[in-house]
Amino acid sequence: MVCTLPSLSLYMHPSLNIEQKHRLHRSWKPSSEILRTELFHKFNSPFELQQVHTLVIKTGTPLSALPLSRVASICALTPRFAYAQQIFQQVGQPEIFIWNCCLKDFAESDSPFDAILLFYQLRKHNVCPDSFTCTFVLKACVQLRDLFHGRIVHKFIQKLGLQSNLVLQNVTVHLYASCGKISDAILLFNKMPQRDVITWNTMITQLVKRGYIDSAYKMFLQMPDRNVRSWTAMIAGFGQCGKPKEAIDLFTKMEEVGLKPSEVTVVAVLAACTDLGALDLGSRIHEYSDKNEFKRNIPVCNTLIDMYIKCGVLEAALRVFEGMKERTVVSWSAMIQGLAIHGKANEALELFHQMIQTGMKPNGVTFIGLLNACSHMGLINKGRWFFASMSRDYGIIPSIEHYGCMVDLLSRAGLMQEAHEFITQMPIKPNAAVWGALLGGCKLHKKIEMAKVAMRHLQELDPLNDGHYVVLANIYSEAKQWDDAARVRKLMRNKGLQKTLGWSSITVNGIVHEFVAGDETHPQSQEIFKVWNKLLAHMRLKGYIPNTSVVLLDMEENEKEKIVFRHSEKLALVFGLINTSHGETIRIFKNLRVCEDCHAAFKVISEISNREIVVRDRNRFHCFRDGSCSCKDYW
DNA sequence: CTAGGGTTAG
Repeated sequence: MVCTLPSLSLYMHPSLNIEQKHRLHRSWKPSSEILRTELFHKFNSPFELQQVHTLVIKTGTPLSALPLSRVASICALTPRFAYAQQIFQQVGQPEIFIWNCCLKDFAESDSPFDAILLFYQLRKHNVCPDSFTCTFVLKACVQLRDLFHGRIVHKFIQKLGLQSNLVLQNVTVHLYASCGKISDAILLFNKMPQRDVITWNTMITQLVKRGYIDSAYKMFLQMPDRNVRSWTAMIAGFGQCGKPKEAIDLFTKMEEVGLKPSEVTVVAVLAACTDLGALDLGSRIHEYSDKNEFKRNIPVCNTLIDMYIKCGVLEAALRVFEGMKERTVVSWSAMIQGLAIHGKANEALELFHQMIQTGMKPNGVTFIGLLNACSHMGLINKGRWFFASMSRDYGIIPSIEHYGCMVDLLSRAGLMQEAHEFITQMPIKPNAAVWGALLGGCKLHKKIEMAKVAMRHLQELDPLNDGHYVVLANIYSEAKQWDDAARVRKLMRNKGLQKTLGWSSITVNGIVHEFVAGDETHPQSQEIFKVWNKLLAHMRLKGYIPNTSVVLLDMEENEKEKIVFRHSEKLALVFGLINTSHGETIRIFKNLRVCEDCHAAFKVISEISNREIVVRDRNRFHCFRDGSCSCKDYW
C-alpha cells in the first residue's frame, strides 16, 4: 500500500494529539533530503526541536543534517542551552564554530542584543570564544552603540591575547567611533602597528559621521591604497555634509583614476546630483547603471527616482518606478512625495492606495508625503483623515514632522485659529518648523496678529534663522506698516543676521549659470535686459500687471518695478529663452521660494513663448505650461 | 563563521 508522506508541518501541527502524532511517527520514514529541505526550517521551539531530534535519531539521519545555526538560535537564549551543546559535541565540528554562526545571525538581526546575551551564555557554560566570537559581539555593540558591553569585550580580547588581530582592531576602532568616542578611536588608530584599507575606510566614514569632513578628506589623501569603497565613502561623505559639488568633483577624479563605480558609488553620486539639480550627470549615471545591470538594486532605483523627481522630470521617475521588479517602502514613499511636490495630489493618493493593495506597509515617511500632497493641493479633509488614520490603522505614532505638515495644511488653507489650536494641543513640544508653518500661513493670509504670536516662539526656538524675520517684515510691508517692517529688519541686523541672498540657476550645455537679483555681471546681461523689455511689452498686452507688493521697501512704484523685473528667476528664465532652442523645456532652480510676481509672470511667459518652464523651489515644483502652473496657484 | 561605503522625510 502506498501511503502519502505527511509533511513535517502536519506532523507538528498543534491540533494533532500525541497519539495521532505517534501513529504518524511510526509509519513515516522521510529521506534525509526531505528532512533537510522541508522540515527543519519549520521548527521554532525547543519542544519542536526535540521532536525533530528524535526523528533524526530514529531515521538514522546524520546529526550534521540539522541546521545547526538554527538549533543554536533556538536553544541559545532558553534554558535549553546545554541541550544544544550536547548535540554540537556530537557532530564533529568545533562547538564554537556553530555558536559563532548563531552570533553572526543575531548581530545582523533586528535585535542585536541577543548576540550579547548569547556571549554571556557562552561564558557561563565555559565555551571558549575565539576571534570570530569577539568580532560578532563587537559588531552587535556597534549596531547598538553599546559602549558598556563593547568595553567589556575589548578587555576580554586583551585577556585572550587577541589584541594584535587586525580585524578585531578594525572593529574596535569602529566601535569607539560609532559610540561618539572619536578621540579614543583616533588614539587606537594611531597606535596600530599596521593598518589595511578597511581601517582607513572605517576612519573616513566615522569622521564624516561626526562632522569632521576635513579630517576625513586628509585621511583619504594620506592613505596608501584607495579602493572603490574608499572613494565611495568619501563621495558619500561630501554629499552627507552638504557639499554635493565636492562629491561630484571627487567622482570625476575617481573616473579618471579608472576605478569602476559600484552600486553604492552610484547611489552616492545620484544623491549629490539630486541636491544640485544636476540632471545631465544624473541621466548619465542612469545609463551607466542600466549598462552594468544595477537595475535590480533597489537603493539604486530609489535614488534614481528621487533624482528625477528633484530635477523635475516626473515621467522619468515614474518610468524607473514602474520598471522595478521589487519595491520597498522607500520606493513607494519617494514616488508619493514626488507626486506631492509636483502638485499631483490625486495621483499621490491613488499610488498610496495601490501600495496598500500590494500589501506593502507604509511608514512615517509615507505619511509625510501624503500630508504634503494634501497640503499642496488644499485637500484639508483628506489630510485630517490621513493624520488620524496613520496611528489608528497602521500603528504609526505621528512625529514632530507630521504635526508640522498638519499645521502647514491648516494654515495654508487659511484656518489659522484651528492651526493655532492644533499646536497648543500637540502632545509634543512644537518646534521651529511647526511655528514656521504657522508663520507661512500668516504671510499667505495676511494675519498680522497671529504672525506676531508665531514669531515670539520662533525668536526663542530658532533665533538665528533670518527667514522668519524676512517673512514677518514682508507681512508688515504688504500691510504698508513700514515702521514695523523696518523694526523687524533692524532686530534681524542686531542679531548679526543677513537676509539669505536669493539666487537662481539654469544649466545650458552642461554649464551652470547662476543669477542673483539685479545681476549685471553675466556676459549676456545687456542682451537679457533687451529681450526682457520686449517680452514685457508682450506680457502687458496679455494682461500681466507687475505685483510690486513683494518689494519690502517703501519707495516709488516705478522703482519697485525695476527691482521686481530683475529678480533672479526672471533673469535665469530670459537667459534660458535666449540660449535654448525653441520648444525645449526650461529648468530653473531657485534656492528660496519663488516670488509671487515671478510666478504670475512665468505663467504668461509660458503661454507667449509656448514653452514648458519647470522651477524647483525651496519646497516644491512649479511646472508652467500654456499660461498656468501645476500648483494651480495654491502654494 | 570575521571588519569598511548607500535610498524616501527633516
